[in-house]
This record gives sequence, structure tokens and C-alpha cells, in this order.
Amino acid sequence: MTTPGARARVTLLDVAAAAEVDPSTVSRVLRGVNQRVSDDTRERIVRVAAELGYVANANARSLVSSETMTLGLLIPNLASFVYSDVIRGAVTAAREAGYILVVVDASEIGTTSDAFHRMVLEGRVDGLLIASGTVTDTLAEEMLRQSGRCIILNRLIESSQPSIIEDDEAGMRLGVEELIRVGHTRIACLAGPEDVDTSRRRLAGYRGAMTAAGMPVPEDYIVYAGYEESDGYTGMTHLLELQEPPTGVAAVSLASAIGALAACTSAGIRVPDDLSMVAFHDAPIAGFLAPPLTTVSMPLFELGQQATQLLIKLLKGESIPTTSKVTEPSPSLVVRESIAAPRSGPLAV
Amino acid sequence: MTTPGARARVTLLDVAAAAEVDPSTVSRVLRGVNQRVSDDTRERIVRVAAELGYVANANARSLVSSETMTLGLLIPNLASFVYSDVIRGAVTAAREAGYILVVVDASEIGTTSDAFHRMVLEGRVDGLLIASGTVTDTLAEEMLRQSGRCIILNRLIESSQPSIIEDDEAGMRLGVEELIRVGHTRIACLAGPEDVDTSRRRLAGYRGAMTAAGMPVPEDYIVYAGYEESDGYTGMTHLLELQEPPTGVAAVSLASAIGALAACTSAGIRVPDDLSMVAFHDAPIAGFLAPPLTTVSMPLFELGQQATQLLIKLLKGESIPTTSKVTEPSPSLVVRESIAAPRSGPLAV
DNA sequence: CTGTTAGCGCCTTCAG
DNA sequence: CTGAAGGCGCTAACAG
Repeated sequence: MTTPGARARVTLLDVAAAAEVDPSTVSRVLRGVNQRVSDDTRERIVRVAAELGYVANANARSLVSSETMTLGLLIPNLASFVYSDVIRGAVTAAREAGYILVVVDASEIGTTSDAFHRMVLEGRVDGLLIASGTVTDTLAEEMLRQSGRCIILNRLIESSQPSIIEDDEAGMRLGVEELIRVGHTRIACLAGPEDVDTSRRRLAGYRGAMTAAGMPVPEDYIVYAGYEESDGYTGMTHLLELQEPPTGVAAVSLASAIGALAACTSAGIRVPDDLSMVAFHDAPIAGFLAPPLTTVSMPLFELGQQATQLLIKLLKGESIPTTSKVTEPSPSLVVRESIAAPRSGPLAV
Repeated sequence: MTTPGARARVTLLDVAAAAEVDPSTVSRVLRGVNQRVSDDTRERIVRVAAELGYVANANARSLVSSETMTLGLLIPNLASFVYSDVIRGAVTAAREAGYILVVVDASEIGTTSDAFHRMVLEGRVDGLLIASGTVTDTLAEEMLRQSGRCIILNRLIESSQPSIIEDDEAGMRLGVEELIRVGHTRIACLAGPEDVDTSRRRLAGYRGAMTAAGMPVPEDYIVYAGYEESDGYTGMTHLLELQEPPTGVAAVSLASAIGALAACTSAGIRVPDDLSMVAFHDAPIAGFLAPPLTTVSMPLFELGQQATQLLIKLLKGESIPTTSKVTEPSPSLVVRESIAAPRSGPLAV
């Protein structure tokens, strides 16, 4: 059995008393500001503080400085493949600037507004990065008005709440262009929800590539499903039942592509022999599927990193663009084995 | 462009002044304690507070109450399949008890001790749940001595630092028993790192099941790889090169099994026709692989939940067992299609 | 180079 | 039922 240790915390005053100096001197020395302190007292203070195991109380410090040096990152779905890179980017940038980054789970609807309240308004963090999908324009407006300490990730918002997005359109275009390049003409898109901005931008990339190549886009070929495996499975099953099924498919997410792959297997369709597939977003697992999936790798680490840098600028009082885009590095195609020329496509004949 | 909003925060004093009462009265009313306040003043205070958009400052409150009502959860690898369930469980339990739960990324070595320092010792959280693998006995000892506000998840530690584990041994046994039940005798284990406690307990489950069935365990059949896809791939490749390759494989993790599946595909080995496989840990993706993977589902949500409840008890001053085990629900087999009777095994002949 | 003096925003006795 | 007073632990002028 363990009973809680209720050791009395040692405070600045304890150190000051033990070192026989004024608390303010201890404060100065321990924080390294105001170097005009004699080496003698400095050493003594440092030594005594170490002996006593003194650790400054963040709450007291925050109360006077009115900054916590911690940032929050709100994530909608920790089970997704993509967020770990965003988080690593954010953690890296935060640490470089002396901040701590904490992740807040917002898997339930309504949590976003709640988290904003408890984290930002109550002063637990200095600012918040919001990757959550549950940001309504109303909420964005409210956040802007009440704090001006939030940045929305990869979602365009009507309000002038600052946001940073990736070039989802260019990314998706890249994948579709590859399908076109090897000779596909009947290309479908397993899209995300119709009303979500991020999903719409990816769809626009699909349309853009098709149009640029002078290819028609039958509305049948656009399936508004979702980001999950099951969505991809259902959507793909639907596509395979079409009069004239596609020979190439671009999926809105890695999970969706995995579901689609399973639907193909169930239907006896071989990838890439009978059908080619490309997925939006890359992750190690893509290389271990059957077949290894060709994907579009997006700069997710950089998204987290740049979003954090932007937020920190904002907190420092610098003004930042209302909407930024991650351009470096640009989306890139990770070629594996899920794309081949169509069996009887133009180039193959 | 956005410039930071520097609205002066409205404080308790502002509300008190506007409502023409003493700050202490406002404090009492807004927190619902001390009901002996006239309905008249109560209403007035609540109304004024709302009008002014008053939100209590968490730091000031923490300073006097010396509790933050927030808990931290340290995670080693956010990209893993398993942690999202643990997090959801912890968030749920925390919310029920009125706490906020924040997740801290500890993907780098050394981060654990750093996070403990900045989160617990500096008083940013009241307690910490540690799922990180980088907890040495020394660190555990230090944490125990300095705070007594941490709980280790699924890792046995030499010190008397409280911890909570799952029955990894029973879980793995369950998977291996299924392999045995359908007739396999040559069963291998794609294990994790040899020196990690969690991995060792799973391995013990494998050995236990084998021994109980009176089957030999050739050391060749135990591959100490790791938890990732690439580890499973390498390990499986190695197993397939053996003189007498196994007909059944139990993998230490879902990712490892996915890698192993890929290795089989590369080698032209069909699952489950030529080889059966079972993975430790379940996730939706397992149902969309080729073939859909039979897995052992562990009570991860409950691990997060119970760990949090334990931590809260500890913080309240109640004493808790040094080591607990999640027993409800017990591990369960999720039967899909990766296990079949061996081609020429005892039962098949 | 170091001590003195005021708070930061809130809670909590203790009086009245 | 409500006000007055003091303090949580630390920082930030301002004196000396």
C-alpha cells in the first residue's frame, strides 16, 4: 500500500532564510536575471536551493507574470494516423521557445468550447492550437473576441480567427495526377464528409487534376464517405457496384484507403492489377499493406511546428496573417505498389 | 492580419465593485459554497458576473488551494494504436471527478524525468499517470520520494511506486491457446524487446500456454524484435528462414502482426492457409487487413480509467495498493480470419 | 550588489 | 447574512 507523501513544499522563503539573504535575491539568482550579484552569495544560494530541493511553484509565478509558458493542442481523434506528426512538430517548436506543450483530447462534440474555456480563459495555458473539427464559426468568433490566443489548424473559418492550413488541394492533385499519368481515365474519389472544409479542399484537388487533364468527372465517381476504414470500405463497395466501375481511386485518408483495399479484396478485385489506388497522408503502416500503398505525404510535422511558432508570435504581441499555408516542404508522392497502368487503358492498348 | 487582443481580464474585484458587495461574497456565491446568502444578492452577483464575462483565474485559485484540478498523462508514442483507448478512459474518469486531463508527449528518452519535474514538481498538475517506457527504477524511486503523486501504467517497477498493470500474460495465453486449440504445435512468438517488463509478461503468457499444453518451446521460435511494423516484418522473415518454420505465430502487438503479415506476403506464404497468426491488442484496422486479423482485445479503456481513479484516491489522501491489476473485463479473443487449422497438423491428418 | 515594499487574483478564517 | 483582514509563493520596481 502507498499513502500519499505530504511533504511540505520548500519555498523561496525557505531558501532565503537558509541562505540568509532576501527572497528577492534568491529569485534573481535562480532565474539568472540581474547578473549583478556577488559570486559568493550566488553560489551559496544555488547550493542551498539544491540542498533543500527547491523547485519554483509555477502557479505563483504565473499569477504575477500572467503567463504560464505552456501551450495547449486540441486534437479531435487521437486514434488517427496523422496527429502524432503534428504533435511532434508542435512539441518541438514549443520546446525551442521555452514552452511546454500539452495535448487535450476533444473527441466529443462540444469539448472544443469547453476546452477553450478551461484552458485559455481560466489561464491554464497561454494559447491554444485547435485541430479539432468541432469549431463552428460562432465559436471561432467568440474565441477571437474573448482571447485572441488561438490558432485553428487546417480548417478555414469564416471569422478572422487566425488559422494555418496545408495545401490539401495540391496534395490530392498530386495523387490523382499520378493515376492519370499511368493511363487511368476512370478515376473515382473516396471523399470525406461533404460539409467539412478540409475534405472539400481535397476533393477540389481531385476535380482540379481531372479537369486539367480534360477528363470528365461523373458525379457517381465522388463518394462522400468519411475518414475511417469503414467509410472507405462502404464507399469502395459502392463504387464497385457501378455500371462502369473506376479503374483508379484516390482516397481522402490512409484509413479510408485501407478500408477500400479490404473492399476490393472482398470483391475479388486485385490492386493494382484490376484497380489502382492512392491515399492522402502517409504513415509507416502504408508500406506494410498488401499491396504497399502509394500515398501522398503531407508536411504534418511542419504544420504543427509552424502553427506553434505562429501562436507564440501572436502571444508576443506581433501581428500575424489571418490565414497562413504550409508550403515547405510541398506535398510529395511516396511511390509504392498500389498504382499500375489500367489493364486495357489507353496507354496499355 | 491579426493582432493579439489584450483585453484586461475582469477579476473578482471588478465583479464585487459592480455588484456593490465584498469580494469574499462574490467568491462564495460563484463557487456555490456557503449557501447562506440572500437570494437577492446572489442573483445580482451571478448576473453581474455574467454581464462582465467573468472567469476565475485558475492560477490564483491554485495558489491558494494548492491544487490545480488537472492531471497529466505521459505517453511514449502517440502513433501507437493502443493509447487512444487509454486516453479516453483516463479523460472519462478525470471528468467524472471534476478534473481536467492533459496528455504530455514523451517520445524522447529523458522526457519522462523532465515532464515529472515540470508538471508535478512545479505544480502544474496535481498528479501524473505515466505510460512511458522510460521509467527507470531510479526515477521511480525519486518520484516516489519527491511527490507520491504518480502512477505507473502497465509496467512493473522495483520500487514501491504505485502501478497498475493489465494481465498481459493472460491475454497472450488466450491467443496462443486458440492457436493450440485448432491444432497448431509449431507456434512461434514475435516478442518485444527482451528487457522490457510488459513484453516479458506477454512472452510469459506464450510460454505458459505452450507448457500447459505439453508443447516444447524451441528458443528459435522466440524472436525478440519490437512493437513496430518493421520489427514484425524482420522477425517474421527470420522465422520463415528457419529449418522448420512455425505454422502459428503470436505477435506482441498489432503493428508487429501487420509487419509479419507483409513478410508472409513477400515470401508467398498465405495466411491463414499456410500460417496462422494472432495479434496482441485490438483496433478497428485489424478487421480491414488481408486477412482480417484475429486479435486479443485488452481492456485499455479501463486501464486508463482505473489508473485515473487510483491516482485521484491517492491525491485525496487515501492509501492505495502498490500494484493493481485490471481484471474487469478480462482479455477476450476477437475471432476474425487469420487462424485456421494447420495444413497437415495433427487434427487435419 | 542587496534589501524593502507592494502587489498578482483568489480563498478563508474571523468578526460583526 | 456579509464585510474585513491576511496570506498562498513569487516577482518587480524602487531604494539604499
